[in-house]
Amino acid sequence: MQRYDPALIEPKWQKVWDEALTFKAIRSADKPKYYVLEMFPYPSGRIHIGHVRNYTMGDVIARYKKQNGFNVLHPMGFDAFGMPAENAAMASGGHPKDWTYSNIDTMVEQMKPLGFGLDWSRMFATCDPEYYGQQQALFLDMLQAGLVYRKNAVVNWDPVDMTVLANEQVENGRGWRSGALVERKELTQWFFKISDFSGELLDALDSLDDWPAKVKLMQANWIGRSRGLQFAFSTIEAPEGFDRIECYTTRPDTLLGASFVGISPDHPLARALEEENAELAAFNADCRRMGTSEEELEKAEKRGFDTGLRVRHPFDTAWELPVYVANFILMDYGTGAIFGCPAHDARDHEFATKYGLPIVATFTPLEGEHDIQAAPFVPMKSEKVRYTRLVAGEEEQTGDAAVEAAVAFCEANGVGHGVTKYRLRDWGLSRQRYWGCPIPVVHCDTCGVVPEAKENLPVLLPYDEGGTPIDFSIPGNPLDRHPTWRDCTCPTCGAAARRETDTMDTFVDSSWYFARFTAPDADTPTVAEDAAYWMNVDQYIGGIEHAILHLLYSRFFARAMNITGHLPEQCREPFNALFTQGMVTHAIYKTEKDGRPVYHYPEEVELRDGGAFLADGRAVEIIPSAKMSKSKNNVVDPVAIIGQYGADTARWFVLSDSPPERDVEWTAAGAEAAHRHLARVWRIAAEVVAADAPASAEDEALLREMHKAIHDVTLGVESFGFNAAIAKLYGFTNTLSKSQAGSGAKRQAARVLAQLMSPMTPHLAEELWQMLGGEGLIANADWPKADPAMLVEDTVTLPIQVNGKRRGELTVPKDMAKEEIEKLVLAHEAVVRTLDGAAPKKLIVVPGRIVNVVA
RNA sequence: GCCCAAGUGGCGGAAUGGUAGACGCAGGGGAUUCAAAAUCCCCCGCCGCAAGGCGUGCCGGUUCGAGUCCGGCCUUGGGUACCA
Repeated sequence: MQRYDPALIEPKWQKVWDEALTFKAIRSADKPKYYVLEMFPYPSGRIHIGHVRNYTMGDVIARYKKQNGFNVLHPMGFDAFGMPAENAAMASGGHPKDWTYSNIDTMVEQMKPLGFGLDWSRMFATCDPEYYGQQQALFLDMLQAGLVYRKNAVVNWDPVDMTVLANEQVENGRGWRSGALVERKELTQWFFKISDFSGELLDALDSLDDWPAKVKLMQANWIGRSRGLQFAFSTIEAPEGFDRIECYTTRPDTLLGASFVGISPDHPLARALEEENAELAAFNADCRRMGTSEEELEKAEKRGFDTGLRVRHPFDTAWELPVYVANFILMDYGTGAIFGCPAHDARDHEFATKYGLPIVATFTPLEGEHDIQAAPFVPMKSEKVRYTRLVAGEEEQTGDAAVEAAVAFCEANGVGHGVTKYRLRDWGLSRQRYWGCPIPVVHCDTCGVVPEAKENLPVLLPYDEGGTPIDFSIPGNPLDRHPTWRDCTCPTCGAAARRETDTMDTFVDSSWYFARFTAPDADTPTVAEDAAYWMNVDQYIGGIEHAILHLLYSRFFARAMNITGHLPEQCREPFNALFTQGMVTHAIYKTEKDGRPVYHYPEEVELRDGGAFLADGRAVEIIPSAKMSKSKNNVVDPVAIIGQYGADTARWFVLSDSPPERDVEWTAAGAEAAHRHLARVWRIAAEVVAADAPASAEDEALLREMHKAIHDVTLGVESFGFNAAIAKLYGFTNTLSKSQAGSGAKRQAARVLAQLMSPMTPHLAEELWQMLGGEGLIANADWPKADPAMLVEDTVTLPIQVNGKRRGELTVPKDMAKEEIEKLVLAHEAVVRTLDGAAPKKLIVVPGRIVNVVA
């Protein structure tokens, strides 16, 4: 008998699929379409086992849908612009373009042996001029539609390298290469008006029924709609033009607990005051040295500076409050000014305690005491409290009610007005970097900022500088210092002009690639017929790390593309269903030498007696389930795995051991077991083919199990329960292996087993299908249907609980009357023993499920 | 700091509010074999001789019944707007 040999069968079937154009997506009106997309990879150099898991999940769905009669689109591409390519060029010479395309070639070569049912003819990389040129066209249309504008914004500036740094390139306030203290620098930059869509992007989340609730919640919090009061404090003897300080607050009901006013170091008033106050200027300068990330700002120690300026309370002009500049107040949220109510806000409480400001409660708990000096009292807004310093409304009311009453009261008394604000800020897309899509505008001395003419697109990235390749060892933006690239003529007046040297944020590239896949070669961004047929993405799959930015930006882009005529109305929400998968992790093997950690490759470690040991017998510490990292030597290379076990084993294992939304730990033993199982299925199929047993009484039992397997596996695949589907397949394999049924029934069962496995292990399945006499390719065969009549059981086993603890069980006909069951239960030995003659307090019979006797 | 998740045997995990531990790994026992590999069969949460008791990160609550729902913590992971 032949052995299961993936090295032989996998290339064979890949060639067959390829030549038959099995997975080529062709528009066809007579079939329903299904668009499956996994978030495309960054071309980092080699594929990662995490990619294998991600694309295997998509492939299972794609193959399953194809077998269910859908016309499937399942494409692949590369998110190819971005910093790592420039970093590589800086670190080891070479050119970002060469590095990127060489990585793409390698990764495609590594992906193909995995046997994914992809339409490779649609592949593109976002750094292809054919792609980014269309992106520039989109940008121009958005500019014309009023969805893009310029304003000033701050960046991390490295004063030594004279370069803009990404947040991740700032380490403890210093540039990662130069070590210089990072400064904030204000630059004029391009922005997308995503904030125009705040309300719509928030409200439309409700329509996304097949998105994970957690992702919708994260997006909702990120957009952050709040209802509050915008009002002003009048100042006392402030500099010219600062008679009022505009404030926004979500807690106007606590205005009578106001203790101070805080303004951002970037607030115009703070800037005006620092002209006359060197100490304040120094404080502000210090604040501005902080990084630009929200995390850093929030984690920094809360510091304030008393400006000496005072304001009047809006309800009582005799009540004066001090004005502080505070480092935790953001200029770009609200008005850049707040009032502090230490009694009911943790941060304000900390601030007031630090600077000796009064802490005055405006409400107390309905029951019990609260020492407001010791800790702030911050109940849920939905909770009722008792107001002791009431602005408006009932004395006892919820925070929500009090806020509404306070807004109404303030409006009636001319103190500000109620407003709805969003936390979501406009999307800054300018990057002062080379390896990105050039922003297609021209700066002309007479005409100002002018869009490039569409016929001049794409604005190509220059490869060299007057014949010599660009030198990436010099920090800064090569486009900016290029001798000739910036020189152009103004599309409006024809005079000499300069190109914009900023490129686009790489999130722009990934915000519409899914639409481009529907017509990847078109000389417009999209083609109406193709977009109308293939869009939306029916199932999108990717990591939870993209829950907010990528997905929100894509939702915005779909709207922008609809407005600019590149997508139909029904594509404003481009992803019908979303699934977020977990990572593949691997144990780290660690020893120590001279107090420093030493990480060992799995090959160097022997696992025995529940521990891990080196060849010289030394024990190794095992850190389980760690994120794979080159520096920890715990990366699993898919190429090696395929070489050792074949693609089907890798695909089977990454799906089998954990639910797809959770992390899965790669273990050599698990992969070994997966491989053993596939070999076993092969053996069983071969035995079934060779056998010649007559029909038997066992046939029906086997076929019943077969229909149950069809039912359970179908449900598993439909609901992303791949691990559960695989557990059922293990069970069904065991049943088939032990069954004494006749050869006819066994052959039928084995064919169904091959079909149920085919989305996960497509090569093995094709081979078994052929062995068992299946017609055509299993990839094209119809998915089996479970016969409902074969799923019905006629008896049911009920567990008997006494006081909620299991004490026995009872097998009864499925439709036995409740009264009959009660009689049997009360006669049950365990129940009689416990009740000891007493009558039960309660008897709960849940038909078909359980019985509980309350003694 | 803030937002969102996750936490169940030695390990990965299963379980519409209804028998906690499916399935797999590791481990133990047996069959087969001259022997081994491969394969096949059985056992396998903890304590206890047993009866039984205890068990889903911790503390409390709702319920006839909680891994599942509610409140409060702890730990780990993701995001935090220039990593992708």
